Formats: sequence, structure tokens, C-alpha cells
Amino acid sequence: MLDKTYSPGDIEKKHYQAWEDSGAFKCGGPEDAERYTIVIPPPNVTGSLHMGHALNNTLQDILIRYHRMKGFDVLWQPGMDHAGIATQMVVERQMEKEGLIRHDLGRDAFIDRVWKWKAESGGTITGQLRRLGASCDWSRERFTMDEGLSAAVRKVFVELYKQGLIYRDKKLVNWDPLLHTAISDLEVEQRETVGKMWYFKYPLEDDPDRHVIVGTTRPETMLGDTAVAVHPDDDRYTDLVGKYVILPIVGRRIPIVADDYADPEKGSGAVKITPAHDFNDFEVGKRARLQVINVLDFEAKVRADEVEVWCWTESASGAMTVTAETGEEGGRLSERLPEHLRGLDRFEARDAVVKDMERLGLLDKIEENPMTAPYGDRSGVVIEPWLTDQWFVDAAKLAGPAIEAVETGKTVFVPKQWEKTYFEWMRNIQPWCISRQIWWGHQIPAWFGPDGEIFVELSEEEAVAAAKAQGVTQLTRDEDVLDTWFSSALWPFSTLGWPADVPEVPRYYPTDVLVTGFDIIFFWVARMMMMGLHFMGEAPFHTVYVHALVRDEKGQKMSKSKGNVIDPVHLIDKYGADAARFTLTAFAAQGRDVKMSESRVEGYRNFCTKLWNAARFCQMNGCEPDPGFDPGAVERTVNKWIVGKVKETADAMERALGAYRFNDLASAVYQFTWGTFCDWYLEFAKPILQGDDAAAQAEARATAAWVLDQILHLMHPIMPFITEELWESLAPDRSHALISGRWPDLAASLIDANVEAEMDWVVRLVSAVRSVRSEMNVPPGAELPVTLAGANQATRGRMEAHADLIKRLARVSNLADEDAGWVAEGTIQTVLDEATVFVSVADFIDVAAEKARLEKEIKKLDGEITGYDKKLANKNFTDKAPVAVVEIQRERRAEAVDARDKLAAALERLQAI
RNA sequence: GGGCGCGUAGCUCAGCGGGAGAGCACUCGCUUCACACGCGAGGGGUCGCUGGUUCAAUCCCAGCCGUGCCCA
Repeated sequence: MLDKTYSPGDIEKKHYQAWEDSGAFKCGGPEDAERYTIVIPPPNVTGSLHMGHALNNTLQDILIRYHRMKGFDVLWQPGMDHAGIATQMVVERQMEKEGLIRHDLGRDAFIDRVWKWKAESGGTITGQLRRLGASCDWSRERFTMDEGLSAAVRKVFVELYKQGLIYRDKKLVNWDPLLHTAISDLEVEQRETVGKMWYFKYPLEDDPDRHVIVGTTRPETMLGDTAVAVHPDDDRYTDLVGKYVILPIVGRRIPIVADDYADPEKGSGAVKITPAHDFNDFEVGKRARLQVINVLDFEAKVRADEVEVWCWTESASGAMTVTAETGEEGGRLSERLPEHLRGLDRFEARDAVVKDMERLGLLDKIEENPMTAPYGDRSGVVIEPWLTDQWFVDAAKLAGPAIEAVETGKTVFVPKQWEKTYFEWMRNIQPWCISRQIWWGHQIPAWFGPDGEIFVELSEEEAVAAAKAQGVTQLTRDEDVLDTWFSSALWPFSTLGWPADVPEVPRYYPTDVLVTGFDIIFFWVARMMMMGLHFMGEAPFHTVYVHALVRDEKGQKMSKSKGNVIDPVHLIDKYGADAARFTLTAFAAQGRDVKMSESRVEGYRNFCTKLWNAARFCQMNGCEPDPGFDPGAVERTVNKWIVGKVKETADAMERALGAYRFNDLASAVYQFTWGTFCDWYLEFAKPILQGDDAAAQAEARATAAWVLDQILHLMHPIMPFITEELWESLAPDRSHALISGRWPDLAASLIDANVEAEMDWVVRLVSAVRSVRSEMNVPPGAELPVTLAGANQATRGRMEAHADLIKRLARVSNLADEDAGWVAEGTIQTVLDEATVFVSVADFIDVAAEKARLEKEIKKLDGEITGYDKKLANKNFTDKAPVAVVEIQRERRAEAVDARDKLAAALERLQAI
């Protein structure tokens, strides 16, 4: 016998273990089975399960379990990414407590230490995914730093390099002065701040009493100014273009140039140009061939050493590159910055520069200035545009096929609106900076010769050989590693074994669906599309299902600093994984954020209990599953009815899944289980199960058991644990576990419209009588006689056929029928189709209340009738609307009139009392 | 500034050209032999505002107001 309530704790661990041990999660079904593949969005090795993961993986698990039950050869490929910067930060922070920095250990020892950390405390999330019930094929778990995946990274890098799609360039990059590495533009957050705009006066070279006023939000960069720009059409400055100003403090002579970038409307219309410290200025510098002077070091301090001066060189192909400027004697040009500023942090330098300018009388004014500033998403410090040598992917070239795949519908986004976001970004894609100045990650397979020659090869041996062929003997390997997303971009094929020649690659690639949040469409989805198409020739998935963000109940983003984080593991502990999963599923409506709160999970926990108790009821009443049960062979109407409802529900669920409408999926099974099976079928079954018709009893038992089994199957993808537990408990000798069961495949003929109409009538009659009782305050225990007057033949048949259950559910002492026009005193009347239902409330009747009820009802119907009349009197409507629509309105009007007349008669009789 | 959403019952949200829905909350009644994490019955909405298209608009279109996100 089942316990009175469901306690998820022990059961969940037991079943998960059993599933995993039995190999139920493993891919590799029969050759001829259709395959279904999903690659998990690899969680970060440093991460732990948050609500976003819980939602993401619940949805994937639903798709996976459903397809497994449909008989597909299913692969859900799990794994983690190595999270280069995040992981390195974790380990460095740990070392900090021991007073160590990574350079104390050296590269190899440091990497060993990271691996050790990974083995001990990395990957807690995979355990948490198991708690959630995720049925990934853990035997195939991959990690982006595994040897196989690293081989894929090397191969991709080398090939792209040789195809000219990866190149090394000296450019401005987003430099993180805390982490000392370049990051990609996607890793930079633009934050709104209120800064200041300082206006400086730059004296003209040939007329030191005249000034050009320039506005800047970053005074300290003036040390690296190499021009002042004005708009070519700006009359105020036409005469100054071509002249020079003397840069205060520094003393550098810099030109005034004309460039569209200067906005005449903004500030003074003149703008200082610092090509080495601003992306826009860099472009101006390129156009005007300005010098490029990098005045900050890798920690964003004013450089204390010699400051190189760079200039532009045009290559034979017309490309502009930054190279060292040579002085008159052929040596490299450099200068020294003012001594009192050297070594100052950028913000200290800012104050110092402003103070100097003020002292020199060259500070014009200071204004408040709302602006955005770039911050590193990991370090949280202001990012510095900085001139360095980095590796770039020519993303624009790779984007072409990736855009086309979505344009032609080879890959579709669900919901479709995200395609716009994807196109928008893809069509404006910038070169992707992939090198990082850290140690944890895939070291770039590039070797440099003494004069800067570059050799990119799969291995050191090959690089040595390639170098030798060119007479280069001394090689040093590039210290840098690749952006983690570079390896994640290969995930859909590298995890299958590529570039090795293994059967899994053609078997499971391309995958079917990618399930992810919109926040990584750029980071990950777009890059997988590019790499998949380039290296595999096919897009990595036919569908990208983009789900919402999980927010708190007020709709705010969950964050540690706000303290509004709901820990999914806590929810699982408290309410069970199934309740947590069902909640997420029920709220996963397309295009909406998921607002999460504990009370909602509690509601679905109650649903678990409801199912549990329904099963308990079946068990107590001897409803034992019969493997030979044929739902098409049941004879009694109630049973035919519920069997048809199962079919309808299964269909609705399949439709919902096919359209990725997870909330519809959840609501279909919820409504059926609670609202139909528990509320009505089991109640209908009670008099039969407890009655003395043995044949009827046997059919009801078998049907109830069968329906319950169907519910377990239908619900299993969403709530795997409780369904597996019930599956096991309800019959000790099952041939297989539910996880390996088959999704119901039912004949459409199970749905019978007449049967539905009949049971629907019973439901409406019972509800009508209950309403009367409730409104008349009839004591719950009292049994009342009910008479139907004016019922037609079919209705009489229904009444007789279901008299027992009507009596029981509506607490009716005697059920009779009379001819139309029959009236009895002491009754309340209500209308059900063609018949009038008389409920003998005798002692309980409250004339005033009943009058009020009838009047209200009549008024409502009159309103409806007026509406229909208006509509039907409108010739435009009757002429132009489809015949069927007009007919429906006529029928509705007739029904309303009929009901109104019957109620009016009842009211009349009441007034006679 | 550009782009994408969202405003429907107290709350969270479905729906979407022809009868306004669900869950929760609320009110009333229930120790009904599966379940009080329950059962039964109810109340509650000018479907943001203003125009337009249409025989018909919560639904389509335009504008406005409010609100959220992404990009610059």
C-alpha cells in the first residue's frame, strides 16, 4: 500500500541511480532507429546550478525522455567547458591566500594546480543536474580541455589560419587591466554612469594666445593625443585645419585634421584624438595617418618607460597596418612622458592632468556628463582600449553561410523573432579577438621565429619542420591561449569525436535541437553555426529553441547582490525535483520570462500529491494493470469516455511538444489528470467499484489501471521520478522501467463524440444540482429528490443509464422524469438543454434568494439575446459573414431564448407562492 | 539614438477576427470511506488609451501612454 503522501527524497536518488546503472541514458539504439540528438549547453566547470540551468535542462530532458519513449536512438551529450578566465580567477584567488601568484609556480605547475582544483571541486553542477533528473548519457561526458576536444581546437585553428580566416594583427582590443588579458567585445558590459566632460584649451602653435577647446571624458588620455579633429564643414574651424596645436603638459606638436567623426553639435565641435586609447579615434587615426601613442601599460598605469610611437603602413594589398615609426637616424621613435605622471594609475593620472591644466589656465570648464563606460564582465573593472598584438577570426567571412542557413530555413529559431537578433548581429559582425593572456586554456599552436616569422602547425614537430624549411631554427611558442568560446563553438561535433574518424560523428551530427537562453545567441549559437557549417558542411542543428530568463516573482533578474536568488537545489530538497520541473515547464511560455517563486512550486508539489493519491485510490480498489488490456474494447460509456480523453490528451501533448509549447504540454496533462481523471472519472467509478455488478467492476478496474498507466507515461518526461515510482509500486512485475516505456500510441477511433456528449451531459447535470444545493444552502449531507421535466428520449436514456452516479455525486435521493409542463411545489428549477431540472429543496428554499438568482440569470440571458438580435438584424452581417457563423448565432439565440423562457416560467411560479 | 518585447480577473500568465480563460489568491460551505498538499460552490475583467480596417476587433493596422530587455 502506498503511503498517504509522496516523499520525494529517497525515491529520487534510488531511481536516478537505477536508471544510470541500467544504461537507460545511453545512446546507441538499433541501427534502423531514427536518431535524436541534443548537445547540452556546457555549463561552466566553476559553476553551480541556478534557475536558468534548471529550466534549460528540464526542457532538454523533456524532449529527450519523450523521444526516447518514442523509440528514437537518443543522444543527450553532456559536458562542461573549462571557463578559462573564470577558472583561472578561482585558482588564483585560492593561491592569493597562500601569498602566491601564478608566476611563482610557472606555467606547467600552475596548470597542474588547476587540474587538481577541477578534480576536487570543479563540476559540482553535474551532480546537481542528476538531482534534477537530467537523463544525459554520462558515459560520454566531455570537457573542453580533454585531449580529444583539444585536438579539435588545434585542427580548427590551424586550418582557419591556413585558409586566411585567422590572422594576427596589432589593433586596439578590449584590455582588462586587472586580469591582464584581452577580451572579446561580447565580454564587455556597457554600464550607464554619470561622468564628467572636461573642456581643455589647446594653444595653437603659431598663435599661442589662440586656443582650440576640446571636450574629453578621459583627461588622462591626452598624454597620447596625436591630433585634434574638427568636422570638415564646420565654419568655425575651416581656417585651422592643417595647422598645429601644442599639446599642453606634454609639449607634443599635433595637427588639426578634418574628419566627419567630429560632431559640430557636441561640445565645442573639436575633439581630441587619441588613437591608441579609443576605438573611434583609432579609426580617425587610420584615415588621417596619425601617430599612435600608447601611454598606458598593461595595468593601465601611465608608462614609466620609453613610449613607442607607431604609425600606419599601407601594405601592397592596400590594408593598413600599425608599425613602428622610425626616426631620422633609422632607430625606433619613442618619447618619455612627464616625469611626475609616470607610473600613476589611470584615475590618479586623470586628477593630475586636470590639476596641471587648471594650473596652466587651460581648463575651460567641467560639465556633468551621463555616459556609458565599458566594464569587464568577469573582473568588473573599466576596460581599456589598448594596442596589442592579438589573434583574430575573420568572423565576417564565416558569418555568410551561417546567415544563409537561417535565411533558407535550414535552421529555424523558436520563437522566430530571435532570428532578427541573430541576423542583426551576424550582419554587423566584427573580427573576433580569440587570444587571451592567461594560462588556463588551449595554448595557441603558433610558434614565432626571431624576426617575427609565424608558424602555425598542429604540433611543435611540424612547426619546427616548417620553420626549418625557411631557414628558421629558433622558435618560441605563443604563450597565449584561446577564448573558451572558441572551443565551445566546436561543441556539437568535437564532443562526438571529431576530428577522429568515428561512427558517432556521422550518426549524431547534425544534432536536432539546441535549447538555450537568448543571452548566449551571440556568444555561442552564432559561433557554433559558423564553425559547424565551415567544418562539417552542415548547420549543427535544425532548430534553436530559445527560452526565457528565469526571474524572481517580481520580475527582477536574480542576482547574488540583490539577494533574490532562488536555489533550485533548495527547491528540489524541499518540494522534490518533479515539482520544480513541472513548475518550470508550466511557466515556460514562449516569449515570456519565467517568474519563479516558492509558492508556485508548492502548488505543483500538491499536484504530485494528487497524482499519488489517485494512484493510491486505484491500488486500494484493486485496479491492477493488465498488460493485455485493450482500450478499444471497453463497453461501458464512462470507460469509453475516459479512454477517449486519454487519446485527446496525448494528442494535445504531442502537438505542444512539436511546437515547443512547454506550458501547453504541462497544462494538458495537468487538466486531464486533475480536472478529468480525478475530479470526474474516479468519482464516476466509485459507485461501480463499490457496487455489485462484477462485470462492470472488472471493466472499471482495468480501465482505471490502464488510464493511470497512460498518465504515468504522458507525465514521465516532465516528472520522471514520481511516475517511475508509481509505475514500480502499482505492479511489482513490470517488464521494464517506465523510462524505457513507450509513449502511448492510440487509435483515433477511441474518441467517440456521442460518448463525450453523454458524459458531458452527466457532468453538467451533476454540476447544476450541486449549484442549486450550494446556493440554497442545503446541508451537504441532505439527499434531495430531482426530477427532469420535458426531457427527450436521449436525455431520458442518459439519465437512466447514469442514475447511480448522478445520485451519488449530486446527493440525489430519487431521480425521476416527467412530461413537459410538470410542476412541483417546493422546487428550484434550472435549465439543462431541452429539459428543466427540478430540485426539491422543500425545507431549505429561500424564496428571496431564489428570486434574485432567477432574475439575475434572466437578465443575463436577455442581454445575450439582445446581442444576438442586433447581430442578426444587421443585413451586412447576414450577407457577408460565413453561413456557418450566422447559423451558430441563430442557434445560440434560440438556446438562450429557450432557457430564458423556462427560467421566466420558474420565476412566475415562485411569485405565486 | 537603433532594435526587440510586453500591458487581459487582486497576482502570474494563456488565448487571439465571430460565445472573455487557467493557476494561485479571495468568499461561502464541507472531519463525503484516495487526497485539508483536499472536496464542492461562488464573486471578480471598459482585454493600457485613441483612431483606422472589417458585417464583426481583446485579437489586424497606425499613433500615444506605461514598462522591460538587447545593441550603440
